[in-house]
Amino acid sequence: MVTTSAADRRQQAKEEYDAFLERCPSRQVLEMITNKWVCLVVSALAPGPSRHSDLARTIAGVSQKMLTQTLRRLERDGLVTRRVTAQVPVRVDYGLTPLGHDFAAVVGQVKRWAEGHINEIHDARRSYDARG
Amino acid sequence: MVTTSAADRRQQAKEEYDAFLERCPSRQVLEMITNKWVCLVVSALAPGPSRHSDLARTIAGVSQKMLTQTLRRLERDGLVTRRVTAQVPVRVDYGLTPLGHDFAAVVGQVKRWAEGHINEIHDARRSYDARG
DNA sequence: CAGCATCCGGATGGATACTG
DNA sequence: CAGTATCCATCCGGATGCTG
Repeated sequence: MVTTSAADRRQQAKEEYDAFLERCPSRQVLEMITNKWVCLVVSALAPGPSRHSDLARTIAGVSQKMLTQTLRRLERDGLVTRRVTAQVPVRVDYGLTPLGHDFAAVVGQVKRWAEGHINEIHDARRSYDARG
Repeated sequence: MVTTSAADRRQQAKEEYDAFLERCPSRQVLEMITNKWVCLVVSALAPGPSRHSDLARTIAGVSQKMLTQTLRRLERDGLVTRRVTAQVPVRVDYGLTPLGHDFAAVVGQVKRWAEGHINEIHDARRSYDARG
């Protein structure tokens, strides 16, 4: 096999693509914003700090697993603070860092846009589905 | 089995949750923004209309399947227009509707935030990983 | 060129049980 | 209460081949 197969070229293209993604600055943040739970957790924390169980209740539908996973991730990225109070049942409070509040503002803008245009989208869907 | 099992209750809770999601206005838009390809396609179309193959090249890494799927979805939601020109190889042009441009602006804000804060996030990650 | 159908591997995420 | 570990169903998305 001397020839470079199409598969090889595709593989190479993929690697270049991945490498490009690694380098691309906005890539990691795209990963953040394109995550349902990240958006919801940040929104839930925007008004003020909250405990693990509070969050679980506020964000109805989130599993305990995903909540913890998301909080860890946000903590690592410097958007969320985690404060442990040593008590008999341990108490853990989560809050937003300044950077986190900044991000919450962005998410809030998306949310506001959503609420302002959801009707147009619904109309578009209905007429699209009506036509087939 | 007269008793309502835990599984039943869980199932019911899930349905209520789903119903809640259905009703929630910002829910569908959250689905939109939390989609990588939606964001990228809208961004790619922001400067002006583009053909299918052009998009495929611009958004390096997108598969043909996901590109078509995403375009259909956006068309249905009234963010994208699809204009077919009858030629020998058919020509199809995609563009943003006013609503689509509006959405592109929101995505652009996210993008700008990303570029402005990616360094802070990287720093946070490094110090987090250093500590363990 | 634009698009559809199919197959399939891997990631996502929910359920459950157990620890401190 | 907060968190970890495990199992497992589902779905996303890529690869491929075919149509007009």
